[in-house]
Amino acid sequence: MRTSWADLAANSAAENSGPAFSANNAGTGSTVAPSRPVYVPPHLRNRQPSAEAPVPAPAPAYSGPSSGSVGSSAAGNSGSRWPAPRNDHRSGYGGGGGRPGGWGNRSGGWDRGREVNPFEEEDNAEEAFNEQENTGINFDAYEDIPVETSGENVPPPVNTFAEIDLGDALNQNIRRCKYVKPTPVQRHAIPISLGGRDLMACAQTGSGKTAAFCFPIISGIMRGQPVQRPPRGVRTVYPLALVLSPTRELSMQIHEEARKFSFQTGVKVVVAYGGAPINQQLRDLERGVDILVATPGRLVDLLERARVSLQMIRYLALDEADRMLDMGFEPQIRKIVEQMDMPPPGVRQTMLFSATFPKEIQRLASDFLSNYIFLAVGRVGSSTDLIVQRVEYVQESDKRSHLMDLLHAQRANGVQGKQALTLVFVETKKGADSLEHWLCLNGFPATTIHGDRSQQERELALRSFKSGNTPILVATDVAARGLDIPHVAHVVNFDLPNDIDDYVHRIGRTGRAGKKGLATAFFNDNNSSLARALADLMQEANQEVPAWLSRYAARSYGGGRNRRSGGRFGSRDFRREGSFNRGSSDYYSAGNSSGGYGGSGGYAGGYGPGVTSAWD
DNA sequence: AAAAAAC
Repeated sequence: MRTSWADLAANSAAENSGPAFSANNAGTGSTVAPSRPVYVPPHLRNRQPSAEAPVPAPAPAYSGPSSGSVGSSAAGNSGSRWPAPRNDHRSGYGGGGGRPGGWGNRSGGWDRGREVNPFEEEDNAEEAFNEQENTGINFDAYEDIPVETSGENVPPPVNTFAEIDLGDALNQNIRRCKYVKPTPVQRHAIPISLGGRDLMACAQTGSGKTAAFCFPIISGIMRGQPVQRPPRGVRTVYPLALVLSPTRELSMQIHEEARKFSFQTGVKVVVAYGGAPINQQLRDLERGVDILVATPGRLVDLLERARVSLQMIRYLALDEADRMLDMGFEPQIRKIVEQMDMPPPGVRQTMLFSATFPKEIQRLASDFLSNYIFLAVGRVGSSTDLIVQRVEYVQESDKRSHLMDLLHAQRANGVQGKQALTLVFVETKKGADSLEHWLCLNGFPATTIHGDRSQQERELALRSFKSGNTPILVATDVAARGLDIPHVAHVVNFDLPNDIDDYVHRIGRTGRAGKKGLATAFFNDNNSSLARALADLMQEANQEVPAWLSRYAARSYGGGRNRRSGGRFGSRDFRREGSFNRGSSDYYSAGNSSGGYGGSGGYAGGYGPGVTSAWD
């Protein structure tokens, strides 16, 4: 918990990066030739220095985008056997030879065994909660989950990590994370990704999506053939995988997770996001990067400075993908993915993950994908039987006192009079500040996170909340998606969002990893456009729908952006909607209004009304 | 209309 990225960076700054990738000789004018950025594949990095590692096979080096063949596609599928633990000099898959050094092997390569152990921080943080039922994932909650896949030749799911052959080092880390067996989304998504296929995956909040895209990426990089990244100036780095997320804190979190998964695999993970000094991030990049986790703005900056090139990208993952492709983000994402030097779909491997996936966003997203598999993993009806959802009718003017009542009751029921962690969502940044102020005045220790606060303040607020120091966090939607905050007992929608998908993500901050949670929403006339969708959602989640809400729902306009189509799944592959698009070859006609999509007609998959989302 | 995301 203690270790911020800055601390980590400070630690590692002391290290010597090995010769492998230390491309730059300080002076700009200094000769480039001897220290060309020769890429040393991860499986060679932990060797004894004598192993003469970084001599890549001559031929397959970088042969343009077409060499981007994804990890397992070529040889990987046939015998997914790890290369023998000795170094041979064959090229291609297995060519690197040598499996990644075991736990004890801390020599050679660039890090020389000084890799910070990412597991230690966690263990300490957990103790603060002395909670016995806390470790691991409650898998019982994930039994009987319906799964829908579509696309050609879908690889079958696996039941255990053991049968996936991710490699020793990664398996060790999986054990250290106490992941006993894969969650449903992992069972399906990992074989798909290892099979080299593009993927659009919808899975409930808190169900392990991060690992689902990290494992195949790490494994693929480890087993991938050595490539030489083209020198384009010594200061440019060439990550092999790019993971984008919509908020800085989520990028930080993904980075922390990915660091655990890649511990002692030789795979290097770097994070870059705005609001923090860029210099440390640049230094981190110079020390080598295989997986870059980033927010879009900072990444564009790095690309424009030519400090990062996407030319060698083999894996692209968009977390909260529907968010990344909505109006606010889409141009930036398009720029990054389509207008820089990233290999095109079909060459790179692309994975999109979210708990929600509106149809029109699916349509947009298909631009970034090639012959992809659609995967929806969800409990019947809803994301979250684990979350008890309550809706209360509260006038604007009564919201504060109502919240106070909830907090008082909660404190009374709490263990040792301690306030359980409560996450309060509001609509605006100003509203967040003023509610925080009011709560503090009234004796409730609260803090706030929103986009008008400095990055330092944001991170401090989150830490303080996580630790229980400040058990009430008032947040805008910056905290709605992806953040994994253990022990959040209660999510309060003080102001309801306008979009039901945002509601799904917000309440998903509780009830994670199979644990139970509570979500309370304050509803009034201002939220009438959400009534129908909210009532439907709650009904599908087997929640008690107040009669007044049902009446509201019946009264309000049925359609609107928030209307989901029914069915077992929150979402379906948009390619399967409509009458004439069953085949896999013609789904691009989807954009054509004559094809049954996109018209103003009443199809569930249409543009305007009938927008559907996946959740859970 | 608001939120997020670079300097």
